[in-house]
Order: sequence, then C-alpha cells, then structure tokens
Amino acid sequence: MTELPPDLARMKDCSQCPIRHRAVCARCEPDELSRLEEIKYYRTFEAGQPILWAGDRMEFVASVVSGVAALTQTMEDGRRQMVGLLLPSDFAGRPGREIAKFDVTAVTKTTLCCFRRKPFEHLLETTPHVSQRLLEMALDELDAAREWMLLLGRKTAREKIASLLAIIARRASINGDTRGGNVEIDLPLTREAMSDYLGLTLETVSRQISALKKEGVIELQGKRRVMIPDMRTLMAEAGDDEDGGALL
Amino acid sequence: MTELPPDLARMKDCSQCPIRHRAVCARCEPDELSRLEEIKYYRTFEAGQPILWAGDRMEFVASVVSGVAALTQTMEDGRRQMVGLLLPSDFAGRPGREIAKFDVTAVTKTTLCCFRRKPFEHLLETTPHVSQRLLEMALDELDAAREWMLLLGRKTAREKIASLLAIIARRASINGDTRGGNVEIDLPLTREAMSDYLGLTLETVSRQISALKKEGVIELQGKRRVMIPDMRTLMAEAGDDEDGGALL
DNA sequence: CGGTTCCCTTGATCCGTGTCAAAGTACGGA
DNA sequence: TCCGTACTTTGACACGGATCAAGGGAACCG
Repeated sequence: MTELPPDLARMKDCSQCPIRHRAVCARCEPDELSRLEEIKYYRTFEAGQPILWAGDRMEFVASVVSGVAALTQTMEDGRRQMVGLLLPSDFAGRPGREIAKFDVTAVTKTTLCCFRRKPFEHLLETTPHVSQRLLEMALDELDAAREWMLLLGRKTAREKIASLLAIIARRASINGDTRGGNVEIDLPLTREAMSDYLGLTLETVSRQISALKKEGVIELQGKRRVMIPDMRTLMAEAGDDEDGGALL
Repeated sequence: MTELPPDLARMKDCSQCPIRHRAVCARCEPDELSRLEEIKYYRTFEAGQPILWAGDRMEFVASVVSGVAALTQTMEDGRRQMVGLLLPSDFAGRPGREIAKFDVTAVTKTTLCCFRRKPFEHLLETTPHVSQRLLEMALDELDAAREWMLLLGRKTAREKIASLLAIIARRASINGDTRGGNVEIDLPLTREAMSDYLGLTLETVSRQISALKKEGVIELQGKRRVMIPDMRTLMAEAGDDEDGGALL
C-alpha cells in the first residue's frame, strides 16, 4: 500500500518531488507542505495493471509522478473508449467523489503520489490557493476534452492518428519547440490503447500508421519509436486549423 | 450592451435571480453579493445569433438564465462539432482566459447574466468558496464531457440519438424522476444542432428519429416535441450500462 | 393568395472503417 | 535453442453512415 520506489524514498517533502505536484505545491507554505506530507504515500503499478475500477471506493487522489495511466469507460458489450490520458504531473481523482466513475489503468509502469482523500479534501477547503490551482487544472482538462471531442466526432482515421502523434510530441518535448524541424518520440501506447483513445479499431490504427509511414510523413524505428521529419506536415495532416491547441 | 430584459430588470440582486447563479451565489455574504451586483449586467441573444467567436476577446463570464447556447468548434473545411451545451444555470467562459477558444452561439433565444471578467477574477481570488464552487462545476462538466466522448467514439447513430433524448429528458424534468413512466420533452435543438452534438449528419439524425418513432420507442407531436412512452426502453437503446449518468 | 425561406424527410449510392481471418515479429522463459 | 505469448501487420469483405439529390411542410410576408 505504502510502497516507496527507491528513487523516491529519499524525498523528504513535496518540494523535492520531481514534478513538484503541480496541483498542490506551487505556492504552499511550510506548514501546509508538512500537512501534505502526513497524508501522502507512493504507489507503483505495472504496465496493464488496474489502478481502480469504476464503482470502487476512492481512498486517494493522486498526482502522476512517472509513467502513463488511462481513464477508460466500457460498455456492456465491451466497446471501450479512453476518456483521459494521465501523463506525469497530471492529477487523478475527483475530490468530493466517493465512488470512482471511470476505470483507471496503468498503461506503462506508473508511479503515483497519492494523498488520502478525506484529509486532502479538508486541506482543499482550508487552503484557497489549492482549490484555485485545481480549478485551473480542471479547466485545462476540460479544454483538452473538448479538442478530443472534435477529434472523435469529426476527424478521419488518418487525421486522428496525426493528431495523436502531434499531441504526444507536444507533451513529450520538454519545451514547446516542436514546430520546426524533426522530432523523435516514444509511443507509450500500444496500438490497442491508441485505438481506445481515438475511437477506432486497432487494425485501422495500424493501417493508418503504415500509410503515413509509406508516404514519408513519419518514420518508424521499431514499433514504438516514431521519427517525425517535419512537424508541420504532420500538423497539416491532423486537420487542426490553429497550431494544435493543447489537447492534453 | 447592458440590455435589461423586462422580467429581469426588477431583480435587485443575485439572490432574487431565478437560477440564483449556481456558481457564485450559493454561499455569498451580503457584501460579496453587492460586489457581484456592481459587475453584472444582462444580455439577450436571438436564436442563431453568435455570442462570441473563437479568437474574440472575452469581456465577461456568464451564467445562463434562460434559453440554450452551444459551444462549437469548426474545422477549416467546415466540419463542425458541438463541444458544450449550455442550459439554464450553466456557466460560460473561463476565468483567466483573455481570448475565446470556442465559438458560442445562441441556439434558442438566450439570456445571460454576465459578470465583467476582470473584477470577477479578482472576486475569485479573494473569495474561496466561489473558486470551490467553480471547481465543482468544472468537474461536473468534465464528467459530462467524458460521457460525451464515449458517445462520440463508440456509440452507433441510434444509440447517440437515444442518449441525447435521455440527456435532454433528464435535464428538462425539474426533478430526476424520469425513470419510470412516460415523459414529454421539447427539443430545443434543430436536426442540424443535434447532428453537431452527436457527430453525425442531419440526414442520419432524421432517419434515426424516424426509425425510433416507427418502432414506438418515441412519439412525435410536431417536429420539436417528443413523447417518450417508456423511459427504460429509451435508456436501453442508449446503450448506457448504468442508469444514464449525468451527461450534461 | 402565392412565393420565399427554413427546416425536415426520404431515397439511391458510395466510401471509410469495422469485422473476421491469418500470418509476421519481438520478447521472455524453460 | 525452441516455444509460448503478446503485439502488430495485412488482406478480403461487409456494413453503417456520409453524400448527393429531390421533395414536403410550415411559417412568414408581400
């Protein structure tokens, strides 16, 4: 339950956390940080491992330290749609909610910095800047969800793939300087996870990636490593009118 | 700019507002209410009228008093996707954002209670419970957006229509007692707006509605009025595993 | 009253993506 | 090394929804 990954065990408080818990630490006073310390613990999940099922009681909210996790929804007959992609520094869990509404799964090996939910909610009520920060993050996610809705509702398979690659390239590059030259990215997702993200089948994902490769829009180095010779052509394929937005 | 619809002109403060501005008034002290009074004004838009274009400067955030408005995104070639449906008591606009990211349009004649953005943001920073309330609302919208993503990515045309009808029935009925018997709803949306919502063409929307009618799942009284003999069969058609969620 | 406009319905056909099937590839364990 | 498993690629075909096209009905207005 309270496993400490070796490289995290030495961290004394949130301010030393590699991602600084975007959500909660940015402007915390020392006494607030120490209150965070009391209610936090780390957990690590292997790739493919479920973190939480919809309907489960939520004991914690969490900040992703490393790895990739996904929020998904599944229909009775098995149709599945990813509705959230959690990358390092993203926040998971809804304060005030007892019962999980979505499945949460580790896509790659994932480490979470968890905060016990009840005391975290109390902190939220008594520390204005935390709820303000959380509001900002929720609104960012909402923007991302809305871009995603355009993708799901109106884009072609080819545009969906190009959009996803652009999104990952944008998030993966430390700074936002992905516009010009060539970029290399590691795909943290299997073809199946990509299909869940994009509302496609994995066969269609595979076919479209092959097509983009054949036409020189991307180059594959192994199944999971992608080189993008020219970011602009990829963006053009994505069909975004602006320069891509911040789709998560 | 500061038009006062006759039936609203007599309202002295937010606490008399028909919807009580879910976002901001629930727990306001008298002096906070008076600060809200100073920065608010009403605006009314005719059906079809644009409220704001993506890229416009946002002078206000607003609460929907009456009518229906929509957030939409449009691609260069004209493909359009609705990404938000604003019903009375919903909040529009993002505090902290200068430039609108989505188009906002009045679907029916709509009255907004607007708050000048800058002073509203100041209020937000100095009044913790307002940002807490806004956080709750943002998280509700995020949940709705995620249900919507499942709809867009994985549901069939028929399921999409049934889901939309269920959503509107749920929101339209004052209390949530829509589960059992027959329900009548006014469709505030044209076929085209429905198609924008659902990621379909208007022809497909029309065909599926006709099909549901022929099979007795719904009955039409005019184009815009729908009677649902049995809410449960409709929900079954919608393909939701639970009892429908709160999809906005 | 007829004409115009807007919205809706229905039909015929086409195409993109899903479905089903089979083979290829990488990786870890015995 | 060989096998088993998980993931990916590719092919053939089917089908749902898009597209193109025509026409109906109601509201509004001269």
